[in-house]
Amino acid sequence: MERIEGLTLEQEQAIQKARKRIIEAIGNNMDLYGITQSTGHLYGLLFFQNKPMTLDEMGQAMEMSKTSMSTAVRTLVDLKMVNKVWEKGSRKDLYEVELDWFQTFADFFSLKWRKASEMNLHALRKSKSEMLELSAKHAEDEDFQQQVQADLAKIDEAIRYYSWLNRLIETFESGDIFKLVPKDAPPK
Amino acid sequence: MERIEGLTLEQEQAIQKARKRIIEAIGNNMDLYGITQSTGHLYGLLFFQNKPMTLDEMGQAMEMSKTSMSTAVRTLVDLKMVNKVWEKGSRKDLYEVELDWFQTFADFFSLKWRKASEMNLHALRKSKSEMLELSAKHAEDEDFQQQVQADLAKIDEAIRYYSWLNRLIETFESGDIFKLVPKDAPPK
DNA sequence: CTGTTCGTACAGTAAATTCTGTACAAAGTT
DNA sequence: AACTTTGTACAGAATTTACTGTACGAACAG
Repeated sequence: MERIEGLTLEQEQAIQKARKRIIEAIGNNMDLYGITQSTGHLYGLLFFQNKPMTLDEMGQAMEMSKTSMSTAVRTLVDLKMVNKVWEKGSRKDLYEVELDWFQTFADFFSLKWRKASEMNLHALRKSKSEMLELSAKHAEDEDFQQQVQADLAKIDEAIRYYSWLNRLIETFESGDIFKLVPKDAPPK
Repeated sequence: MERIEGLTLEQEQAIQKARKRIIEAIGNNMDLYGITQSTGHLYGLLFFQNKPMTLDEMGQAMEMSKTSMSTAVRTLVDLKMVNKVWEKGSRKDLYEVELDWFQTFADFFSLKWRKASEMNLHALRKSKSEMLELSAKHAEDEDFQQQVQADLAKIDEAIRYYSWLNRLIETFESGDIFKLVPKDAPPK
């Protein structure tokens, strides 16, 4: 933790205590995003920084090597949770959190869930066409047909699900989700 | 992989090939649900089983120890991806996948994301009230006020986000999400 | 009551992941 | 040009996680 300018030690500690609770809550739940606890912790730290941070500053604050900071911050940038920013005069790379968490959430789904969804759909479609071919080829064989039809039914339902998931993700990407579920709760 | 009854070896292998592609696609993307690849693979295996399976059968099919099957299947049951079923006469526990993937998706969010959301909201609210107290206590100190107000603004925005996330998850739990994003794409 | 059979707790091992320090390429400074 | 500074690739160490085999309690059978 860095000292904050112009505050007494007592004030400083009171703020840090309140921050720490949040940073740790964030760090603990970041596994949902598939990132490690320490990377989550770094995210929390950056969240309360009111100016962009360098790798050296992160290393000092986290008491970890610069190498670790480099890899951790890269995963956060890849997930679009953290942005690299430019500041004239500085040769060092600077990073700050993306403060729009709605956007962060949408980007995450767009990136990860979309990718998984596409891959599964691809496999499902390919296997479906193989099964259909098999079904035609052995049209007479009852035992075989029964087996293939059972598999096909499951595959079709899975395709239906992933198609839906794709449409859901699309609402995240387009921002339409906020028309369906508004950012602010309507007054009851 | 188990033999399927009443089919020739050729038929058997053709089906298994088509299944394998899907099972592996599923296993590879299951990290999104925070489960290991091997647990994901087990899920894929169960998906194509047309009858409930015992731990011993799983172990044989996956070429893994029964202990591993026990723990793997437990995580799947905890996530409600797999159900324990009863069959009269059998002393062994039997398991089969939940075939309704829409439900599986909803349950997962309900379980994991809801939990994270609640924990973060709790931390945020507690720290917010602490900060408000601090702000009142040091009302004169300008440097301090500036710092606290900056933190409070971030906290409020985070609370706004998590409140939204809770409402989104609620639509999953209630099934209202399918009114907003229908299971089947409307004909264009 | 004495056998079995079944599932899982637990401890130890194997494997994978995370973290560190060194080394070096790229870019900037003098 | 030579000399710094900065970020990251890479290899090894440290830590964590996944997997296995043994052991044992619970439930059932005879």
